[in-house]
Amino acid sequence: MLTISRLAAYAGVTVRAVRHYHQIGLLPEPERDRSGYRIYDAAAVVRLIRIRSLADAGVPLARVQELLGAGPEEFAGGVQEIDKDLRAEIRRLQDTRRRLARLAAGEHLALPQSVVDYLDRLRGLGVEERYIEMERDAWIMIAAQVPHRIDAVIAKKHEELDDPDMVKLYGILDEALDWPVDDLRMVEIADLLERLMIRAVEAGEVGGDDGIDDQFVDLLDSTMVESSPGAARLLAILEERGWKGWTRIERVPADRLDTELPPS
Amino acid sequence: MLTISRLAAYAGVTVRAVRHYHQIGLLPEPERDRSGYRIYDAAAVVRLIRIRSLADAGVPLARVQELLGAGPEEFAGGVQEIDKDLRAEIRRLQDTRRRLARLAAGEHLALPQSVVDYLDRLRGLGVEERYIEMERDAWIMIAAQVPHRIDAVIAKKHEELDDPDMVKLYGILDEALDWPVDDLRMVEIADLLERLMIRAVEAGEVGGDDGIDDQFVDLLDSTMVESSPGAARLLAILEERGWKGWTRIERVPADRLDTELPPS
DNA sequence: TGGAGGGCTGACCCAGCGTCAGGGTCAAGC
DNA sequence: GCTTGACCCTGACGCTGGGTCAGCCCTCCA
Repeated sequence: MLTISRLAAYAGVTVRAVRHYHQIGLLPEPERDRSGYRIYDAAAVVRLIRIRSLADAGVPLARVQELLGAGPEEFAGGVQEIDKDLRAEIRRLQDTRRRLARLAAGEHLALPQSVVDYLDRLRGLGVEERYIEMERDAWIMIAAQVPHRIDAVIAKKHEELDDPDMVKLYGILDEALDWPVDDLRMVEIADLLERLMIRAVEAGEVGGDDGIDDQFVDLLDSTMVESSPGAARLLAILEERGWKGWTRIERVPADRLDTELPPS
Repeated sequence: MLTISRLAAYAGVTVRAVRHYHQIGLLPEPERDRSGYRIYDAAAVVRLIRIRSLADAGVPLARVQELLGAGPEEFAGGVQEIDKDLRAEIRRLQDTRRRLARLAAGEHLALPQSVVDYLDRLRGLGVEERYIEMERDAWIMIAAQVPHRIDAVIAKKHEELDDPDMVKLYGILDEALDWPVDDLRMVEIADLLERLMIRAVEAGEVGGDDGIDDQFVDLLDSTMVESSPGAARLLAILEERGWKGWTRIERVPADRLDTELPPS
């Protein structure tokens, strides 16, 4: 009487969808005629239409079955739950749009505004773009590590930049990285750096817990070291003088300096 | 140095996601150590973080690659297009929510309000629930067939119910369907029906194009016939008197009555 | 008798991973 | 030297809701 394509047409769905519903047990498989064709009756049309009206209303197919067989209050409860899911999904998408808008506005990928401003300040000091990109990548990682504290960290960096020595350092550092490792000016830079560090230690600005794990600090440092031979040289000089690290600089106490040397 | 799980942790993704990005070419496969483990560097962390910030902003992974490599204006264009998609998706979901709310409000699955009202009127006339369910199923199918005209069709049905004979018919029909087929009262019902039909024909209410295809009418009729032996009997009596169908009743002209008999 | 227009099953495809299964590797403790 | 537990590897299936072949069968009409 009623073939699958007519059934599908009456209910406004595709033949493939009907077969899919059979497969997942949503619509019972009907009788077959002698050549194996499925033959339907009006009840199938009605059930199919009801399935569609639930599905069109956003009910996942997996839940359609229970809702079709449910009494009024179960039905209302189920519908409410589905509506909750829909609301959550909409909120998620709106959130996503907001993030996307921020992305479009600033084109600053993965960086909060404060960091972008900081990098702009470096640019304003005449620091080369190549070096700024290195800084930027490091900040991308740091911001991902401690997003809640990134603004505070950046604020501290801004304070550091109020020191003329720090400005001088940045102004010279990007060139210095390309100098030959035995360039004598490297020692001058190390002196400059050491002065800054000593002042920081005296101001009690060193040693606090910054919430960044040690391995991560190592990663940042090694990136720095690998970026150029000059950088490695600089760190080596400082290490001889009892300073360790770059991202998080620490004073190595004199007595530990010896014990940490590898046993020869 | 950097294993896959640490890389994933730094970027805030799962290990599986990282491998997935390798698979789809979004993140280049890094070197391996001698036991086949992937080893990453800081650049991978940065790239992964950028991938995630785009993906979190709703950019499909398939488009992340182009956007990462795009200049500012391509980037802006791409972002705008993605935002358009997001808006469309949100509208779709909100539409879905509206439909769901209507479903919840009336619990009338797949039926417009006009039909629900009509069924309520029948209920008010004392028609049995069992019969009303049959009607309802038929209306579900009709409403799916001609959704734009369902209200007009129902309005006509309401007019018919203003006729006391029609009320009488409905009041008795549901019981009648259970009577034995040779019950003499069946003929009375047929008389009643015929009177109504003649009046309808005289009022010119028969024969107009109702926009429902013939096969569909046959389906509705056969459902009616199969519902009970009484129904079949009733239709048979009327057919003898020159009336055809139920859903869409037609007068069969006397001269065609003979020619339509099967050649014996 | 052949072609058109159904119908049938089985299988792959989309996104973005989650989650086994069935291994190998590495560092630490006994 | 052996075990244990934590990682790592690849490969494959699963989810949603069907779309889209492919290859074959069935029926009807000219």
